[in-house]
Parts: sequence; structure tokens; C-alpha cells
Amino acid sequence: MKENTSPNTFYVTTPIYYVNSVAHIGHAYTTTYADVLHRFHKLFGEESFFLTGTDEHGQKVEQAAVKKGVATIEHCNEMSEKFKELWEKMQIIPSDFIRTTEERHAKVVQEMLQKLYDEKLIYAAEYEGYYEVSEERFLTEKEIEEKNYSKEGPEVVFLKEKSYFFKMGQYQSWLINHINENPDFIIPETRKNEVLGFLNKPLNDLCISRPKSRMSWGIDLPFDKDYVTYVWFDALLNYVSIHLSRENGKEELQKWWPSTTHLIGKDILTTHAVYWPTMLKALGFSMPKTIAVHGWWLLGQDKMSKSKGNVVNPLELMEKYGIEEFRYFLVREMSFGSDANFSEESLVIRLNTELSNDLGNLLSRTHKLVMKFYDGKIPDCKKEKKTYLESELAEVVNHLAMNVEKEVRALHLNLAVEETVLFVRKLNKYIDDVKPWSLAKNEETKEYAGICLYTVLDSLKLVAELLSPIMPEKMTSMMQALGTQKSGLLEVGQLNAGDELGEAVNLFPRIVLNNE
RNA sequence: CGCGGGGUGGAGCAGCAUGGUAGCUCGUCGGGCUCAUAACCCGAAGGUCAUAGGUUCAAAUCCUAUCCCCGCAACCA
Repeated sequence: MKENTSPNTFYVTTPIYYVNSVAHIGHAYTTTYADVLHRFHKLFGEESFFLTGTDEHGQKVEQAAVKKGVATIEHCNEMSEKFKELWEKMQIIPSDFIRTTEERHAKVVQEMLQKLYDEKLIYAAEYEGYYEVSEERFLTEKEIEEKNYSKEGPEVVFLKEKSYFFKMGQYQSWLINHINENPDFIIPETRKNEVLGFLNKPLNDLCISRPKSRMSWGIDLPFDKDYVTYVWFDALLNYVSIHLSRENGKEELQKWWPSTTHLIGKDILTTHAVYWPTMLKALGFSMPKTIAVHGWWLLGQDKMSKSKGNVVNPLELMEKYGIEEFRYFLVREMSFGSDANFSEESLVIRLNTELSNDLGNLLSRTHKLVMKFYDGKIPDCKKEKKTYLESELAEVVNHLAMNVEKEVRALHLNLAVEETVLFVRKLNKYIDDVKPWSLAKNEETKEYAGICLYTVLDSLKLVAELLSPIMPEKMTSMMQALGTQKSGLLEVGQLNAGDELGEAVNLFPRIVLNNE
């Protein structure tokens, strides 16, 4: 039985995706991960909120729209719709989907800006330096040195202008302390060290404005209409604006905030681990619980990137191998925090060995035996007839749901799945040891064959529950085949002897590669 | 002395903070079974844990040095 020590709410976010690009496997990974965490926490009986969305301001978006010859908002509508469609297709169901161009978001951003301005945490100053157009920011001295920008070019211009700054620098030592005192604030540890390393150098104030004369696609600064807000300052606030924009916004936020898990890729570590906490601190909010940083999918040794033309399109893969199978692969293959190599071959091997051979086949063979020897009815399982084999298995089962939950809470979905897969292997071994197909032929031993089959079917029910956050529809079919349905109970003994099994299904047909 | 990550049987990884018989998955080979999706179960081969020193009764694990690989402009999880 689960102790009631765990928090009863869970709030998970993905970054909001920049509408300049089409979704690739990385977006699919993060968003699937969040969706699976969300479903697991609901399975654990908690209230859960899962937020994703799109980041729609900034120069590059404006430029993309111009290039396409459409109004900027049209471009945004189109792109954010594409993300939404993809998530829907992938069985990803966020609690809400936020767009930074929405009124509800902009309103909160402006309130926050005004508050900081009133409290003198945002100030105006002259700023001069080399500005990199494509990056929408001033270069640091070091960068100028490295890149040897002796003169202006089309990409870099020397500017002197009034800007607004957020007093980020004054929170430096506070942030260092917070990170040190909360080991789970940034995980995994290597990423935490990276941030601490970054914070060894003096932390500057953050320029949070862009003059409209240069770029107008953004949220107006409430205290100076000639400026819009820097995209990151705008975008990060989505995590709270979604709640604050509701009726009783403060209470809403308070409900979810203490359990916040920000899922991010390692490329946006600094914005999330430095800018964001200092912003929250200045605004008087408490800190999110965890910033969880995952690795990248690599192709060979290269990072996947549009300019290299080696982006993996998730849609193609899903159509070829199945949506839920693809979800399984994403969550299973990558060990959280480190990079992983992507190849279609590894995908096929993963699906064939674990889903087809181990799980699907176990369901098939058990189902067939029950049809053949027990007329399709779940056999009886008398406790007193059990042997040490069942006790051993019971030992494992007792820990299974607990271990899975532990791994999920540690955000190690790959290990949570591994626990389950290892258990399925044990079931295959168990059924091989008992050999119900021969025991059932003999009246004297048939009762024990039934016990064995009941044990396997019943265990498979638990497996289906534990995999349902990853493959909801597949696991529903599996439970139907087992003559039962989703209960959300993570324990054994849920099948009733005498109940009819559903129809046999080939849940995960083996993938046969033809071109070899 | 820029920073960071890494080098463990054919492939991918775990183990390293608390030194003590080198573990997992895939692949390969042999066997078993025949209920099953050519699947499942068992067994075997295969590693001096990048290299060289050092500490220790004992090192993949600690220390020192060296070599090699990857990332560090942008798009971008």
C-alpha cells in the first residue's frame, strides 16, 4: 500500500516551441515525456497539470512571415496549429496549450513588467556595443574577441541605444545558495555543475527590451510604448501566466507551483536555470521544484539540426511503425539526461524484442492456452495449491509497482519501463518452467496449469496498467484480451476466475525489414 | 594551460561519490521446448575496464601524467 506522503499535485511543463521551425524528434521526445509523466501521476492518484505551447514573438518569426508573404500572426496560427495537430496525433493530451500571442498571456507579462518597473527592478540605461542581428542580442566582449569583429557587417552592427534592464545580477549569490541547498533543483548533477560554473563569473543584468524601430513583433513594455519585450522574458512567463490568467489566478498558481517540473533540453539550460529563477525571485514567487534537463538525439555523432539536413521527422516514423510504439521507443531508448543515438535499426530492434517477442508473444501464448484448455475462461487459482514458483514471482510483483513509481518520481522513465520489461521476461521464464501446455493435458495436473495461467494473465493485467501511460490504446486492447478493463489499480489479484477472455489480438506484430 | 562530456567483450550502456570475484540489453554460436508473433527458455564464446606510472593486502573504481573522440556560430528538445 502506498503511503500518503507523496504530494497530491503534479505540474509538468515543456518548453514552448518556437514557431519558426517544424517539429522534429526532439520536440516529440520532450512532449511525449511530459505526457507520460502526466499520465503516470494521474495513475498514482494525483491531480496533474501538463502544459505545452508555442513561443511566437521575436525577430525570426517576423522575418519568416515576411519571407512567406503572410501576416505574422497568420504564420503563427499556422505553425502553432501544426504543433497541436502533431501532439493530437501522438496521443499527447496537454491540460492546456499556451501561445505567447494570446491576450491572456500578454496581459500577465505586462502586469509582471509593470510590477518590476514600479519596484525599480527594471531600469533604463544607455547601452552600446556590437549587436548581432540574427541572434537579437548584444555580443559579449569575449565573443567579439573570438569572432574578431573588427568592423560592422550585415550580421553585426555597433549600436548605442536606450534599453531596459532587469536587475538580474543582484540575485547571483542568492541563486548559488538556492542551487546548493536544493539538490533536486537542477538535475542531473552535471547540469547543475554547469550552471554553478556559469555563476562563477559575475552575473550581469539582463536587457529585456527591444526598440520597436528595429523589431516590433512582441509584447509592448507597459511603461514605454517604443519598446517590446525580449522574447525570453516573455516566453518564460508562460509557465505562470497560464495559471495567473485564470479566475482566482493566484490560488490556481499556488495549487500547482510547488510541484512544478520544468522539462527542458540542455540547450536552454541558462535561460531556465538562471534567468527564470531570478525573474521569479524578483516577482516574489517561490521556485519550481525541479528543472529536469535531458540530452539530445544524435544521428551518428552529429547533433540533429536543420542546417545539416539530418532532422528525423517524427511523423514519418509514426506512420511506419505506429504511434504508440514510437512513444514507447522515445521513452525507453534514451537514458534520461544523456544523449542517445537515433537509428531506425535500434527502433526496430527495441520494438521487436521487447514489445513483440517478450510482451505481445506472451499474451498470445497464454491466451491460446486458455482458449484451448479452459474454454476461454480464466482458470481458478487456489492459494493453497501455489508453489514456491508463485511465491518467488509474488515477491517480484510486490516490488514492481513500487519500483516503477519510484523511477517515475525520479523522472527516469526509461528505468521505469525497464523494470516492467524485466518482469515480463520473468513471466516468460515462469511459464516455461511450469509448462502448463503439458500439465493441462493431464487431469491430475490441470489444476496447477490453471494456477500458472491465472498468475500470468493477472500479472499481465498489472503490466498493462503500468505501461498504459506510454501506450494507452494498446494497453486498453491488451486488457480487453485479458477479459478485463482499466482499473488504475496497481496490484495483482484483479482477474476473476470464470470470466471470459476477450478476442485474441496480435498486439505488436513483428517488424520485418525487407530490404536486405 | 578556454569550458564541458566521454573512452568498459562485435554494438549500445551500467558499475566509479562508500576500492574487494566485471553486470545488463542487442548480436553471434550451441542446446531445449513446441503453448506462442521463426517466438520463448537454457547454456557458451567474447573484455589485461584508452595508455603509463603511483597509493593499497586489494583499483574499472582513488591520485598523477599522457593519448584519443565528441560538443561549445546559427536553426534547436
